Amino acid sequence: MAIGELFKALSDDNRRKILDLLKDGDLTSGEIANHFNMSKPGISQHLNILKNSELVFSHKKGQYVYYSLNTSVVQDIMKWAIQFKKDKGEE
Amino acid sequence: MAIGELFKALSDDNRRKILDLLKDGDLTSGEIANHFNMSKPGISQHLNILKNSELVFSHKKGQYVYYSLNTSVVQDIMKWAIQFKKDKGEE
DNA sequence: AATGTAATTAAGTATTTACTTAATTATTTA
DNA sequence: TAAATAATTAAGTAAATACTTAATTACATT
Repeated sequence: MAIGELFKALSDDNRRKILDLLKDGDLTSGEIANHFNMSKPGISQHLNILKNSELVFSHKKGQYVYYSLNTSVVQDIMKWAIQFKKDKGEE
Repeated sequence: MAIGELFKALSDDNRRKILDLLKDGDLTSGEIANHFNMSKPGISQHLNILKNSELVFSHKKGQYVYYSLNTSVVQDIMKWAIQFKKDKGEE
């Protein structure tokens, strides 16, 4: 997974809000859209970016598509951040 | 500090490379530029974005401007990431 | 099968981003 | 004080981004 893509996905306020919503449990595309003052296609596009960066999973159930958080990818960010606290080289 | 700005600053490959270089110690604007196949003004602009997001500090010494890493801001990212591992609400 | 609902894809657009070269500012040194 | 060096600011541009509305696809219901 490209850390750059991950940061890019996380740089958008609306996408981070989507992730926050999903912390409380899975939601359908439409339920997510209801929390925003934005068109449904707009939300779909954000969801696609989150899916591509593996920050969320999706599974279809009937005509609905449920989205869920993938917390394991958040670990990658942690790993990236941690190197700045550790790797002080040979001082 | 706006976490969105922070992620935006980190979403660029060249900016992350600058931070990696600074892990080994402070560098001048010109020394940083030497590691890139990019114009000096281009690097200056990246440094300005990193400074605005407080990921780096700068101090002038004579005609040189030294840049240094601000690891404390990386903490903010950790804090953001951690909530996804903890806050599982009332399950 | 026809109609309605959920979601996405397609196409177009205004804004933002990451560069470039040219010009300017600040500092050192001959 | 004039010339050289370090760095930034200014101005312009191609590409990327975040939206929009219209069209399409998939499934459910009558």
